[in-house]
Amino acid sequence: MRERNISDIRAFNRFYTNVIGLLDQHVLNSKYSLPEVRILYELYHQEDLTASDIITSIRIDKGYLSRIIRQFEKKKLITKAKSSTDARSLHLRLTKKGRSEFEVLNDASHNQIKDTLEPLTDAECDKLTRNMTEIQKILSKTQK
Amino acid sequence: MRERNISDIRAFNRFYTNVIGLLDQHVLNSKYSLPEVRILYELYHQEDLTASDIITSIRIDKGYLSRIIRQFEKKKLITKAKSSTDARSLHLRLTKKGRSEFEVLNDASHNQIKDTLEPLTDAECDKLTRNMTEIQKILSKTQK
DNA sequence: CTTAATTAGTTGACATAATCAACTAATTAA
DNA sequence: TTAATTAGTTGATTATGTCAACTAATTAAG
Repeated sequence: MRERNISDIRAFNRFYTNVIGLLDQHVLNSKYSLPEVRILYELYHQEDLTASDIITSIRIDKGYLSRIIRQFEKKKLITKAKSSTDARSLHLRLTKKGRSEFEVLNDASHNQIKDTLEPLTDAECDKLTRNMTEIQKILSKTQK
Repeated sequence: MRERNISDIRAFNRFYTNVIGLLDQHVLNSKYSLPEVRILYELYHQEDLTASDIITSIRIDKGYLSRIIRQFEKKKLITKAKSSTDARSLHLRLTKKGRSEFEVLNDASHNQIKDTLEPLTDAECDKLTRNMTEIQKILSKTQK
């Protein structure tokens, strides 16, 4: 009963864990950690998040996050501002420096994928991404 | 040029990093770490590996691996045997206990995927796994 | 309204995971 | 036969992540 599907999925998971591990290498060689980059990512794509918002979107301990935020502030990558509606929460925004730091990392990731696709034909690239969006669509049905 | 493909792939990577993170939860709640389970996996599927073989197949520091192996030995999960052809290398084998410990983890992973698939139709499951094997086929051409 | 419960974020103390370099011993290459 | 390489170990250290206790602000319950 779906045994074959299950083992195929598990094989894919092992395979893709490795793909992601390789792609993460360049981040690990940068001056930011993976969680740090994910946080910068969140702030880049949605200004004005609170620490709680970030906890909701990525799996991270609030104490750990708090320290990363403090570091970011010290490095002038973000600014904190007390919310006017809820004095407990802090609204976080990337500074100009923060945005540009993220963009460097982002461009590197982008180019890394571009290089990876280089040996493929356009048709293969399209097929690849269709498969990916299809997987997302299907798996989204499994967790609401 | 391929910008759309690249951003779709990156979106998939973020999505799937999260999927894998959720699936890894049960391992993190077990008494073994992710690298430990990967090592058990390797030994389960190919008896008689050396530490070097494992380093070749998974990305792990040899010192780190050496300590994990020592722990495994202490817990009677594996046995070490000096190679007759190369006295530097150690042939590693799971004990009966090692195999059964791995099987518990393995069954849990299996059932976790099974549960995940539960809300899907058979057709969706098949489509999902076809997409996955397709991705592996295409990415293998990019030489990793 | 007042008290209890909850939530946002901080901090200290730890635990776990991972890296690095120096080292021994065995093997292979020059 | 010496030099270089390889397998594995060990000590020291850093990076990463967890947990619980705590303050202050807000919301819910009676």
